[in-house]
Amino acid sequence: MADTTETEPMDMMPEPLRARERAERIHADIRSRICMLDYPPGMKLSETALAAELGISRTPIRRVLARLEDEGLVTSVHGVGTMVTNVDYSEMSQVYRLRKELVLLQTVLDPVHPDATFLQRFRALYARSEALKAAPSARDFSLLDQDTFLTLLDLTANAPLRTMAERLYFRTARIWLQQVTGSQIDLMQEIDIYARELQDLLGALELGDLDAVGHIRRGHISMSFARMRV
Amino acid sequence: MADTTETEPMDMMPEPLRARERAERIHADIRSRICMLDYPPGMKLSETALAAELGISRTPIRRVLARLEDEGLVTSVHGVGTMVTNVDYSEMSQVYRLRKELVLLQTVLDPVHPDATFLQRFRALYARSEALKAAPSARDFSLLDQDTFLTLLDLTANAPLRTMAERLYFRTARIWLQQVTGSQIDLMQEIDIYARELQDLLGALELGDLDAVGHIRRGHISMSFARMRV
DNA sequence: CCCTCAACTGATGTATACAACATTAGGCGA
DNA sequence: TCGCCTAATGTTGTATACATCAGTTGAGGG
Repeated sequence: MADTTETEPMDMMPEPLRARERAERIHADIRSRICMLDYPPGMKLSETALAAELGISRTPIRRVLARLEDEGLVTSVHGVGTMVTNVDYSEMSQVYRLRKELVLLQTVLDPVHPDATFLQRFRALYARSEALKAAPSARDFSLLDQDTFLTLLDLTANAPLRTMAERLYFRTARIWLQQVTGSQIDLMQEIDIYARELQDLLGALELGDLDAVGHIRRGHISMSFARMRV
Repeated sequence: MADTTETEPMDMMPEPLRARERAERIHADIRSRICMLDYPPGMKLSETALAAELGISRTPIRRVLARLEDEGLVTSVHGVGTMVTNVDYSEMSQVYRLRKELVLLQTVLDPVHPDATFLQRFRALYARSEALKAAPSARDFSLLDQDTFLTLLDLTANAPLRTMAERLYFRTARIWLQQVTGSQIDLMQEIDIYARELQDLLGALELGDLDAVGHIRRGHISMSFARMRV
């Protein structure tokens, strides 16, 4: 006994999924860069370059890119390359119509009523939206919207619904940023509207009225898409 | 000119996606075998064995298995193997609840009104259900249900909704077959009910009443899950 | 007889060389 | 000068050897 082996003593949850966790991080990282337009539509994502950047081989990269292709964020063509997909209006319109319906289901199917911790988290999000008024930033706005979405996702315990809502969100996350950088919508106005929306949601959450939360979000999603000129 | 090269003359759509098409077929094939219980829950799917069986290497097999894992049909563990997932009741319950809602959306979001060709296809499905009464077969029943689902999927043009509905369907396609092979539900009774359901749907389709189609299907899905004793 | 441990086996995960493919630049001839 | 053909280049897709990991089995010692 008393060996000097490097293994953990016992049941320490020694992360038996190192590889998988790494793949998950890479996936979320590339997805974030695409949604933040660091990788703009049409950009070629070279497997070799990504592998070199991350210090690994092409094999795990290819797995991540295949998943991103399944999610509709990139498209690979043999002999040509892997390119970030363009945002097609009619396609985005379909996704938005579906998201409007799914957001209602998120407060109907296996709803999780918000506790004090949740309300605390949401108030922090609202504070960030108010802070954005003083220091407007399209990028910070997008990050706030992403965090808000992920937070509100905890209101449902329906696993497949969570998965699908998340996929659809990241499918459309780019277009708002694309619009505001093209000056087709006004950043300050969007921030003001967003802060008010979070205030609305906070009121409904404090009342524990999840049905109201769903319908308020539905309206926000609908108007957000309507404000875009595509 | 008049070269004897093997290339097609021009714009003949020379299938530039041979590899992709093959992967698609393999994916649908393995998925079918899992849903038909040819690969029962818990069975180990060896990458090496599958590769040898198909006469290719592990690489494209791994891509297919990764997608199947993302769809929740298999699960891979490093050093152990790739196993067909079990059907968990609470999980299936969540999927069924979501499917009940999505089936309504399928006739509301971007509905496609059935034409004569569609009605013809659906009448053929109904004929198959009547034929099953004379020659009951759980496997043929499952195949009919699968074809019916895919046919009715054409009633919506919303691409992301189609994708998600399909994923959820194949997620739950196994449990009926599992129940009927375990004699926990009566095959003849199920066939009778199914034939009547198709008749109901045919009536609504002939009237062009898509709203009725959605609600009829919702009821059928709900009752189908209720009849199961899990 | 039982417990321990170490080697063995077979599985998935990774790295790398090669094949298939599409694009592009440049040379060659009409 | 124009057009076509060819070679070169860079990409994704595939095959394969190797690394890593988990379960198993069996020998050895108490």
